[in-house]
Amino acid sequence: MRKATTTIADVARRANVSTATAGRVLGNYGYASEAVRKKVQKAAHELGYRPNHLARSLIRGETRTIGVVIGDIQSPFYARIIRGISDVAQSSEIGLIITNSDEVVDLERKSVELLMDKKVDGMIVSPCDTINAAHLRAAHEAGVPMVLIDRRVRGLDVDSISLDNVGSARAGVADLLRAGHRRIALVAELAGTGGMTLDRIMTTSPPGPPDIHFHYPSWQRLLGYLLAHHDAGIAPQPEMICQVKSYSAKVAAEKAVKILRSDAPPTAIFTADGVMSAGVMAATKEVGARIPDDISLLCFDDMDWMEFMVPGIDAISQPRMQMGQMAARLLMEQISQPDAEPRVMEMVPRHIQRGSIRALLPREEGRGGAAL
Amino acid sequence: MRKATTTIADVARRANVSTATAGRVLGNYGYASEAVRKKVQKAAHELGYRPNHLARSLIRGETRTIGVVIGDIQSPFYARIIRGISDVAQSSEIGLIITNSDEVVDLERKSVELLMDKKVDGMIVSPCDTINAAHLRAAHEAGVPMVLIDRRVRGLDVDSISLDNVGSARAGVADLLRAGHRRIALVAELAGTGGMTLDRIMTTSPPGPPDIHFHYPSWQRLLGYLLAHHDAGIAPQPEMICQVKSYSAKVAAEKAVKILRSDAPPTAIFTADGVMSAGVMAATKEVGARIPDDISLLCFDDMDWMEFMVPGIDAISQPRMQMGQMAARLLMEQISQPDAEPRVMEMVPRHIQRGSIRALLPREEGRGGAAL
DNA sequence: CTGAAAGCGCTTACAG
DNA sequence: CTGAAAGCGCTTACAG
Repeated sequence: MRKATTTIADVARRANVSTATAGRVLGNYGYASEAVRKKVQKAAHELGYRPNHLARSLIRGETRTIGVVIGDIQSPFYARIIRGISDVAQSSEIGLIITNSDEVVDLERKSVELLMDKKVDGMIVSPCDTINAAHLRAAHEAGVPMVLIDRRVRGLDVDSISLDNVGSARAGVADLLRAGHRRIALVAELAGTGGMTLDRIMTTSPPGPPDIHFHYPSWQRLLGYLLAHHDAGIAPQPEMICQVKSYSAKVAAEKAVKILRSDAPPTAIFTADGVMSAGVMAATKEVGARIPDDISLLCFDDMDWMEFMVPGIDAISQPRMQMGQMAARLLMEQISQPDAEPRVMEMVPRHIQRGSIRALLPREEGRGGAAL
Repeated sequence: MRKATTTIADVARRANVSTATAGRVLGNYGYASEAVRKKVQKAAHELGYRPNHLARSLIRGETRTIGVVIGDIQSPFYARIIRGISDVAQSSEIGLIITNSDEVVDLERKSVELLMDKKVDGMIVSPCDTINAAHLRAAHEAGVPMVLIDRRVRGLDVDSISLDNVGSARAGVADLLRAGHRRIALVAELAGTGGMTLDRIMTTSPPGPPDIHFHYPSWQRLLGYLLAHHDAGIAPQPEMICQVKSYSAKVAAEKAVKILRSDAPPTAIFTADGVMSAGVMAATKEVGARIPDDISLLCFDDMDWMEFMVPGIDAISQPRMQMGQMAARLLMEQISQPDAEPRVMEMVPRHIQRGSIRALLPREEGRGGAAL
């Protein structure tokens, strides 16, 4: 049974002042003489007074709570983002409500509604659909401060923080090309949502489709891959692109095994995220290809754990926690300045060289196909 | 700018009824004739009325929000627990506020205060100290429903859900002994908090120290290790116990390398958690010991990722998501029945046999030391 | 600097 | 079944 709480009225009575005065010193607003202040604080302390933030929020119209909608807190990607957000929130004594959408629009909608019911001061959303987002638009139009993270939404002009996927994939693949690789496989999800297709992206001359920023990160990373080839004056080979179509390490492994065992196997593989990387790792094991001796591997992921097992993997490391922190800061600024211009930010991942990208030319013969 | 919200008064005016009546139909409490109900609902719909849960909470004394205090959301262990909690919460349209304590009592205290300020209906806590927990006791005495997860607190008699660490470690190590292993290393954190020491646990005859359930899981798993030896009538060798003392894969690796290179190396290693496992994996790699040919490995962890690299590792898999779900259910029951007896629950982990535990006797010579 | 009064948006007895 | 009034625990003008 919850014990009866002591209210401002109780404190006021004991201190022989009005509730208004007690409220002013306890809530730290308005004037109060030092003497009265002392008296009230003493009474409050004696009664163990704790302010009721619910009542305060009802009046002030702010809850000092923010909400987050992400795909799945279990994924290390989101877990770190959340940690970054949480750090900023906790240091400002702001509550953080989290919800999972499982990348399903309907659940995302319900999450947004829950957060609006809770009257959060703002929300950070990793939208699961870049088009089908009427609920996000509605929330924005209702005046709820909002920051998009990792992905953007067409026509939703709010603060956003994502990764420079195109640029960093481009730079990473350029490194592979510079090392002499000419058959570089790309293993990526490249799901068919949002109207993007392999065909469309491959036939759009640089700098690629103008709406690329409203598509999933894996498409952006594919574009970087293509641009790197274009920059080097090398025609990309369509058969090197493994479109996994689902976010599954198992399917990725199957696709990778297939290409590794083909007549013209790749000498390097670029994986677009951690799940694809796990699949490719399993595939290299299955076909008996050693990294980096038989095949170079560049992963768009931190590879935190794989590092233990295969020290030589190159990685494009995503500053996930920092993205979360930045998202939280953008949101808090937006809350205090609701009418500022929306800011579109991209963070640049860090390319971690661990020795997997090796100069290829002198021993082209011995690599790739030969080992399999 | 947040748009003006429409209130019950607005709806009542448009429907030509009193606010009390409008409230009754909109809040779904009390009587209302079908005709009035229709009228009010129509008006509410036309005005886009959304109830203000803040006001409702203030009166009803419930927020339909629960809070969680964990060590670090980034750790896969906690991330899955949170996911389990979140699933139960979201399906009941209950908000979930999460906070990280980083296993520091002071941060845990601040987290608990934040949650109490938010007037959560209850909280799930993974306490970072089994003794120093006055803030938890205070919250409990103030009547806040509480469920402890993973660890318990001395003298705090509330619902708890943890793992049967002693029993499952005992069973796992028994399997190793049964396979013929006699030099089984244990790599565990075994930090010196709470007054438990190696000395104390080794000199307490079975079933071990009576307060073992109020110590960290790694101590409980050590006890299981010792009991398995006792059950088999085999004296455990103190030099086989690697007390890492910090939650660090790096230090674990150092300790493991040392014992693997000793004169009498182990033929099997039992690791007490995922971090220790990662360290041990790195160590086996460093000394060139193959798993399971040179050394058997049993990890108290899911080994989700290592499975990709080393298929043969045996694991004691913790039902983390289920623990989270169970914690949430316990909490919700406790909220609706505040005066029920506290329940102490233990979940039994699943032993996943992947072929690492091999019968040892026929080729004892070739194992362990020989390979190093 | 202090207090009486009104109000945030709901819900809850209490009459009718 | 419906409405007028009071109240949840605060904060906010407005007088004094």
